[in-house]
Amino acid sequence: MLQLDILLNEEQKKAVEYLDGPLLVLAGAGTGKTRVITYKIAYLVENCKIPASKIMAVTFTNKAAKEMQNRLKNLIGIKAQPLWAGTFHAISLRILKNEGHLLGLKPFFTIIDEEDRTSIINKILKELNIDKKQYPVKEYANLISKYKNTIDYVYDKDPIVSIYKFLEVYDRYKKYCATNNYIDFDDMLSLTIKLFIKEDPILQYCKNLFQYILVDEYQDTNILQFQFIKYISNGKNICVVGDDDQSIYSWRGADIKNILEFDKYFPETTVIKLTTNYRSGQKILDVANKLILHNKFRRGKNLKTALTQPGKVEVLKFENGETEALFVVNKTKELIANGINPSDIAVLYRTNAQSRIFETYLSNSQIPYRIVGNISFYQRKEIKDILSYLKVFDNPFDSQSLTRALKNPPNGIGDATTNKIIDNSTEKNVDLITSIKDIVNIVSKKQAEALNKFLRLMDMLKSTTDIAQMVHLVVKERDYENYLKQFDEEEYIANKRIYNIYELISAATQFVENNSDASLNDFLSTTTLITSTDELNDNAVNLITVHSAKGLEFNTLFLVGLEEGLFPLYRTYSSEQELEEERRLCYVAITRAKERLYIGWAKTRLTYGKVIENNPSIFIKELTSCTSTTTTIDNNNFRKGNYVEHEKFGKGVIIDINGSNDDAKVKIMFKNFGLKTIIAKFLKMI
DNA sequence: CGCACGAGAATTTTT
DNA sequence: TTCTCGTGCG
Repeated sequence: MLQLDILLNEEQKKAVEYLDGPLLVLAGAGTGKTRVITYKIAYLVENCKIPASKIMAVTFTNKAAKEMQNRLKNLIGIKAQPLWAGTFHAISLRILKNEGHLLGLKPFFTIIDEEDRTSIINKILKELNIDKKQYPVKEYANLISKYKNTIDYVYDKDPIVSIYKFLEVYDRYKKYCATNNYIDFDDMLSLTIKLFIKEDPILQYCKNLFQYILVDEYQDTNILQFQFIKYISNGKNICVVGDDDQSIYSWRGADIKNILEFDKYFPETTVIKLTTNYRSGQKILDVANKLILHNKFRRGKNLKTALTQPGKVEVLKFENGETEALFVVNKTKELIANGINPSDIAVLYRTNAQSRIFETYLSNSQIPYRIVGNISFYQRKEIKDILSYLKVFDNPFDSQSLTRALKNPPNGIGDATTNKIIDNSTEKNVDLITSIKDIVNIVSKKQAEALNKFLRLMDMLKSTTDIAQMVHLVVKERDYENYLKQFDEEEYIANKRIYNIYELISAATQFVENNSDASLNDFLSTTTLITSTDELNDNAVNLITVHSAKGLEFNTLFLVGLEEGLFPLYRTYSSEQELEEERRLCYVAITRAKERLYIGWAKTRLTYGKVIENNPSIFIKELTSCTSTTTTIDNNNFRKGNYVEHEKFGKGVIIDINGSNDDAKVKIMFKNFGLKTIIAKFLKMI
């Protein structure tokens, strides 16, 4: 039995123990949300004797699911294993894999990612002679995705979309997916709901199976996700946890109404608020509270810290983007010198593009950094190349993967030959491998040789069921390592890619170890679902967008680029709702900080190679009280060890500084001109 | 078929 | 500024 009294505070304990009906836990940032969910599951298993196999815990990311599993294992051991933990997508997929045949899905379907989807739509636009400049691919892709996340879609009603030839495009896309045996990201969820609607026995089975349902980050669920839980819960056995002030995904279809009006859909709902914060100093919370007070669409709450240290908030005005980066680097150096771990420091920005300047400055100063949630491991070219072979092998109707596999590494096969194969396969209604066998006889000798080689590889893959072995086989047979060595301009890039391939092999090995009865198809779908690298917590400064910082916390936080037009972004001015979402986003950012929070904005910034003038973000005014001040950081805030550039003398490193500001005398060791003393205003930071 | 070059666009956020 | 896409040549 769990001793909840010593492990949880009053509010948390109440949330864990409440089982008499639908429960909405409004958990502010840092109030122990994850703790409540984990303990609630442990409580259900240990105290209420509900087997973990009958509990569904929905998380926002795969990583969060994994973390929850680990924590739970520590609490209740092996009994935690059979828990259904994962994102809506992952859980739906599991259901679809078992029951998808009822919707006409072949068992070895392939999940396509954004890149595949774009390339398919691109093809279709070409076929239909639609001008891409006038009607961008992205627009069609977004609209298809939006449609698939509506009730209309699950009830097979036609989309109501006014864009040029949308129906034709959609229709062809649908057919393309059918012939290639594809489902896309959105299908995982919407097809599962279709299944619930069409196949009552399945729905009943699931309803029975899940005795308790928990949903984390509930503020970011969309309409279909709400439908999903409505279908499988019996209206009682459900607990959702979230924070309306942290809803930041409406652009992806998340509906804040889900959390604001939860009790309307589930009338018996009990609401428990968690407002005791264990993360941030009170000064930081004050700023956050003050900011979010400007939002109208919210339930309303005020966070109070349980910590004794008040923390520190500074608002800083910079001359330009470079000064901002320079400040961050210098401060970071100082903190690291004082014993703070680089991994406890984070730079948060609104758009990905802002990361570059920090990368440059940090690496110039030899401070280790990592970019969180950038390109996922499985999105990398070398990984996609290798996997494309396995994908065709697994699903011989997958023409996207075939195209990629035949082209990479280059071996004399291009679009012309590939299209022959695909067309022939459609015509004769045979799979692509069979089609290659036909085509071999009608192409030139060079092409035929390459195709035969490909066929032999496909044959060889049959010799093993070990996924790691398969990857190894592809790499070896295609001489992929040498290809990388030859074609990457820089050696270290090639080496990195080769290293990634070894990583893939070990990922495959690990997957098989953890899922002994899993198939190649299971492995491939898992790789498509994983989005950001679960890099080990190597000791590096974190560069991260505010969106992907959700759920994380850092001792010291630099929130940068708080300028009108950047944060909030220009396009959000038009509607009150969108501006409120930007404000929530800013709130999320602030509440990541534990001890020190630096909020910065730059008067000018280089955008597309042009200098742009800026005004401070409205949020700065909103979060600043009359007492706090903005510090202006001077342009030439040089420190020893900084790298600088001089018009005549080129690049060098600062050895010593005398005086301050623009007229300081700076001693520099230039790369090509040796030691010189220069007035600061003639130097540029690099 | 595959590469090289030049024009032109491009920045929200991601399961 | 940096990347993507299309064109044209070998």
